[in-house]
Amino acid sequence: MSSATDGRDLTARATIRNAALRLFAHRGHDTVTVREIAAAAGVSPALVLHHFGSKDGLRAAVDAHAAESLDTIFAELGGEELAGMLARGEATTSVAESFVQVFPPGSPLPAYLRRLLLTNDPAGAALFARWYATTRGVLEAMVENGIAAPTGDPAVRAAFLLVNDLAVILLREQITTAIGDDPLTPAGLTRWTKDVTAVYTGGAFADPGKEPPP
Amino acid sequence: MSSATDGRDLTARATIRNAALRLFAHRGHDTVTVREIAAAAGVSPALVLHHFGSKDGLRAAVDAHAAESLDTIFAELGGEELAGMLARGEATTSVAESFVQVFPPGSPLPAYLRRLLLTNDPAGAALFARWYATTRGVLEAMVENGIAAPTGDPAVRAAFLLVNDLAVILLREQITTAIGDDPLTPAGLTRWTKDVTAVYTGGAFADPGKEPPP
DNA sequence: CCTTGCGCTGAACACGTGTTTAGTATTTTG
DNA sequence: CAAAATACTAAACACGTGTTCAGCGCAAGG
Repeated sequence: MSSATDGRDLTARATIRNAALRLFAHRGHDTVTVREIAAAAGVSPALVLHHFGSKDGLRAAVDAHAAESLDTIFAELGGEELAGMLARGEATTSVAESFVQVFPPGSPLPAYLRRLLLTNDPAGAALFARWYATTRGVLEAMVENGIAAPTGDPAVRAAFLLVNDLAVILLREQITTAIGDDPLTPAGLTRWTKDVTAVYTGGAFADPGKEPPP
Repeated sequence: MSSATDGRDLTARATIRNAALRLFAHRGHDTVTVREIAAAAGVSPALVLHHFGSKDGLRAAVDAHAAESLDTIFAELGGEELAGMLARGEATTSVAESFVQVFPPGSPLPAYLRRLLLTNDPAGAALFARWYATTRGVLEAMVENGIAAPTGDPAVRAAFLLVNDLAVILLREQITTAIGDDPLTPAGLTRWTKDVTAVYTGGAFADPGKEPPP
């Protein structure tokens, strides 16, 4: 019915859904009003309810649509081709890298992902659970291939790496003002990845039995 | 006027502020109503406005109070004693560790920090800016003392480490269901820290010129 | 004493919200 | 072509919201 990236689907229903996605992403579900969504979509407020039943129905539809789009990122990362890529050293990218490659610059999906993960609704929880399972699988494969170092606590390691990656999306704006580059643009991403890769491959601290920094 | 942990301050004004903090933290500023706050504090709705002028005034007061409490964590981490601790190898703890040590188990402050960082209001931005400056300073000192490895991009490295730490608070619930332990409890924290320290000191991946995992 | 100020309340007000209803174009269908 | 379903709208409704207002009880101070 609708592709992941939603090429040109100018039916009113899709227009409303897209407008709601953008508004929800940037301002939150509760502060956005049905009248605002209707105005942004160029339709009457009543039509919004006519198509989605209620505001909650619209929210559910937007959640489902966003989750579907976001899952395409992990679909290819967790696919069959992955093992081969790992073996060849082509390596999989991070979630942030996938975002830059897959979605256009002004896409509201990063911001919407933020909202999905923060408001602990089922949609966000399910998304995280799927991605976590994928991450664990990939890490296990990498350990078997000798690309990743084994660990005594694979659950924590997978969560740590996934969560670090998501932090780039969750704190995108703060990172941008801190380092002067948006990490979700090609320029900022390469700069970010360079230093992150250094830490992930060689570490950052001396081992004298002591801890990470503040 | 009020200590970080706010011992026993049973004036009605403080009671209202604490009730609002707890409700705001768990449900968001917009979904919580003045009448709910009043009920939770055991007062009339009108008294809330009498003390804080408006709901936005209350929100500002709660923001200021929370920021003050949260800053105590970084105050000691960035203090003068830090350099000595670093030299002695006692090392500073992470933000998550400080949370566990400083705040009681049921404290709403982690959840409120989440809200502060997500809604891009000035309060959250200022908080992040201060913490980022502290992190950069600490890292610089650690590099000078040979505890941390130097990097060509200190801005990115500091942001990376700070953001990873904050991710534990932002995604606390998802991490809890993923690994089966709340990382903001002593038990979960030690488990978390163990593997994280391993990555930060020795890395997790082979260096063949390739990237982090998904 | 009383009277001034303060903490505090119940009831009301103005307004924006999600939603409904009745009705009109427009397209689809038999 | 006629009829039924669908896309869509304007106007209104019921309700919850933040906020205001007039007044109560009570301690402080002259």
